[in-house]
Order: sequence, then C-alpha cells, then structure tokens
Amino acid sequence: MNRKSKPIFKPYKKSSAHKYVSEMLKDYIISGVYSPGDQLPTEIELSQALGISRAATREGLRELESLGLITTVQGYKGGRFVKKINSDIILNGLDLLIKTQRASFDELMEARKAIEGITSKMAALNRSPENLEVMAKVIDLRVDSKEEFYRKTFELHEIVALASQNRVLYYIVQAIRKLIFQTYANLTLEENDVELVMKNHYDIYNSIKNRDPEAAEKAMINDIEAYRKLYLEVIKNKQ
Amino acid sequence: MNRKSKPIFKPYKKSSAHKYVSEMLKDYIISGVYSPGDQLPTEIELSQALGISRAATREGLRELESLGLITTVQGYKGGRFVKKINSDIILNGLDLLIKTQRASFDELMEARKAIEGITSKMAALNRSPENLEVMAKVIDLRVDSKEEFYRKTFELHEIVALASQNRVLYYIVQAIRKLIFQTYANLTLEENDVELVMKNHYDIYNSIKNRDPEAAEKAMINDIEAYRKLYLEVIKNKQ
DNA sequence: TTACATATTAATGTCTGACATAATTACGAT
DNA sequence: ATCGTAATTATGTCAGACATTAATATGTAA
Repeated sequence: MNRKSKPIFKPYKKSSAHKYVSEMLKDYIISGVYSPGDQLPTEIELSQALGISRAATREGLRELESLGLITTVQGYKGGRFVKKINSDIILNGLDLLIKTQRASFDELMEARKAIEGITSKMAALNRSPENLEVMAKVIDLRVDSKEEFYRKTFELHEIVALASQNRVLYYIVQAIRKLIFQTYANLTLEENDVELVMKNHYDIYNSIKNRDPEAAEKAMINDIEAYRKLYLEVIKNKQ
Repeated sequence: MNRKSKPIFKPYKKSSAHKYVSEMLKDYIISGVYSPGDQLPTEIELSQALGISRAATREGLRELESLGLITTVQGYKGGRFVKKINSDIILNGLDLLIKTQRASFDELMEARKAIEGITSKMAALNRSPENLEVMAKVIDLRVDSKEEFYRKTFELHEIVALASQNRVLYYIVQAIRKLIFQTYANLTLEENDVELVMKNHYDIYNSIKNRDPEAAEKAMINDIEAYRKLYLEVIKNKQ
C-alpha cells in the first residue's frame, strides 16, 4: 500500500492506547490493507490521527516489531515497514520454549525426524513436476565449497517440505530446521560423510519421484538420523 | 526470585536502550534468574538501575510482554510478572502465520492428524503407567454437560501428546489444537457422535496400553478425521 | 462488632515537548 | 567529476507531570 493512500484511523476511546495501536495495525496487516514491504505512517502521523501520544504509539509499534510483523529503520527515508511473514514468526517462540524447558538436542531431532518424515511421505503423494525439477537440481553434492554443500542440502529439505503441499507443516519444519542450525553449529564433514548424505538425498528424491510414500518417509528419517549421529560424533570428539 | 534479592543490572552503554532492557531481562528469564511468578523490578527501579529513561524501559518491557514472557498488572500490588511458559508462546505466531497465509481449515487438520498421529505412535512406545492411569480417567464420555465432554476430550489428547515423552512435539500439538479450538467454534454433538468419539478414544487408549504403535497412530488419525467430518457437516448445515 | 463506604497507596498508563541520533539526499568546493 | 559537508526526516531517548487502577487500610454507621 502506498503511504499516501491511507486507511481510516479511528480515534480510540476505551481500552489501552498502546494496545489499540498494535491491535488495529495487526488487523490491517492480517487483512492485507498493508502488504509486506509497505511503509506504515510515521509515529507522529499515527499518533495525531488516533489522538494518542507518541509514547503510547511507540509502545504499540514495539509490540508489532516484537511479534515479527514489522521492522524499524532509523534515519532519513526510514520508518516502519511490514515484514514478509515466514517461519521466522514461530522460530522465536519455539526457541524460547526449548530454552526455558531445557529440551535436549535429541528431543528436537526426534521431532524433526517425525515431522519431516511426514512431509516427505506427503511429498511423494502430492509433489508437482516442478517440485521434482527443483529437487533434481540440488541432489548432486559433489561441490567445491562447504557453503554450496549446505545451500543445496538446505534447499532439498525445503523443497520436500514445500512439495507436501501443506503450508502448516512446511512452516513448522522450516522453523525446526532453522532452530537446529542456529542453535547447534554446523558440521565439518569428511569425504565419506558427503557420500552418505548424497546417497540419502538421492533416495529421498527417487522415492518421491516414484510416488512411494513409505520409502520417502524412511529415506528422510535415514537422512536426518545420519545427521544426528554425525553431530553427536563431533560433540564427542570435541571433549 | 524474591523482589528484594536483585540480580545485577549493569548500566548499558551501546546499542539501543529498549533493546538492552528486553535482551537483558530475556536472558535472565531464560537462564532462570527469574522464575515463573516472580515479579520484575518496577519500571522506575529498572530505569534508575540501568540509567535508562522510563519511556525506553517501558518499550523494552512491552517487547517482553508481546513475546509472551511477562504479564502486566496495573494498580496497587501490580507490576510485571514472569509468565509460566507453555504452548501459548508459539500459538500467537502460528495464528499469524495461518491468517496471513490464508491456510485452510483442512490444511490445519491435516497437519494435526499427521503430528498428533506421531505422538500417539510414540506414546504407545514410551507411555508410563501413570500416563495410562490418567487416560483411563477421561475416556468415559457419558457425561451430563457439554463442558465435561470437552474437558475430557481435551485432556485425553493432552495426555497422549505428553506420553510421547517429547516436549517439542507436545508443545506443537498443543498449539495446533488450541488454535483450532479458538479459531473454529466448538461443535454441538448428537448422541451418535458422542458414541463415535468415545469409541475412538477407547481405541486410542487401548492400543497405547497394548504398546501397539501402528494401531495407536491409526486410532488417533481416525479420531481426528471424525472430528473434521463432523465439523464440516456443521458448516454445511449452517449455510 | 460488623459491614459498607471512603481514603490511601503503589504500581502501570498516558501526555507533552524537547533534544539526540541515524541515514539518505542535496549541494557545494576543489 | 568527486569528495566532503549540510540539510532533511525519520526513529531514539530523555525528563517530568498527571491519570488510572486495584489492593489495602481506615473510618463510620447499623
């Protein structure tokens, strides 16, 4: 939405001012009045339109920022901008949950295996030809750089989850995977390990291509289990 | 933690003031310096200890509130209190995700079936005798009130997820179930429906008791699928 | 003595207006 | 043409005042 074609901002009466600001803007973002990339009115415009002080308006905007709905940019041409929503919006909460509950690495990996196994199974049933094409592009892991290896690995898992055609599961899988990679350091793999991962990825691709859900689930679980073991070895060697 | 035995609050230097407040307190909450139920210092105490204005301190506290880590109580004996963390902390994000992505009821139910099916399967392998005891208490659904019926239904699903012994899956299941019940109205069930749900619950209980993972998964999926169909019928009749 | 109405108290909630900081853009001197 | 500097415009922070809220303490009438 253009900054100039503003929606209607009704002055608030009851309830708390900061909450009024965040709730109203949240509704506008959810309903699509503001789209990702759009700039919100400035603090002063908002506060004047609503008849709320700038301080209370800022508190409301902070809430939205904390929820992951907007970003803040200071300076000339700065302002508040609506974010593109993705799995990051549950990542924060999941992270807090796991940290405060002291959930273990194994618990997280078990959850990942279970859910990503399901998406792999569903992908075998629901995958489109386009999904397969993208997968084919990222299963050759004989690459030069470590980064390239990780990028391709990440993309395969992403496209499998996407191919399940279930966005709820897709976002949950993405959040869990991101959480694992941001919490636990990446591995440095040996030559043998690369071979193994590549074989596993090929198995996943092949069973999804052949529309074999059971094989697809099994292959995915194998792949993640292999990663788990590799990671635990790294940990052991570090001690 | 007692309000009087305060942790150390180092005055901030760089980065933003409000962020310093929220990050610092978040770390204290995660690391257990503050436990659920504990009261944080008042805004004035905090701002004075950190050398930050009250306005900026409040913004930081709002962020924590928005994340779901603290609650705010106004008035005498009011203040900021650390919340007990549960699945609610991802519920918000999941809700936003589904609303903005316009994910369908069916997509959500598919996800629920898949994940809750898994927890049921895992419960059959990992359940404790205590888990079984609690389940036994809630599978008789021949009750007077609608509320009692819903309470028992909710508790059975809760204890099954808990019996999987995987807290990550448990919280995800809880969040999805809460989301479904808060987004889509509850059903009004006929006599026949109650019989059906009760049979399904009994199947779930029995297969978990017998440590039969495949049967447990199937029974859970049946139960949720039945709920989905009942709900869709209600929708159809309303039109 | 008890019960109800009222005052006190201590926290958050809100407002105002000023100044600080950041980052893009415009401009001017070399 | 380029580099450095000033202007612009958004958010960031501050200080101090007053409003609101809700538990508690107090006082008064039945």
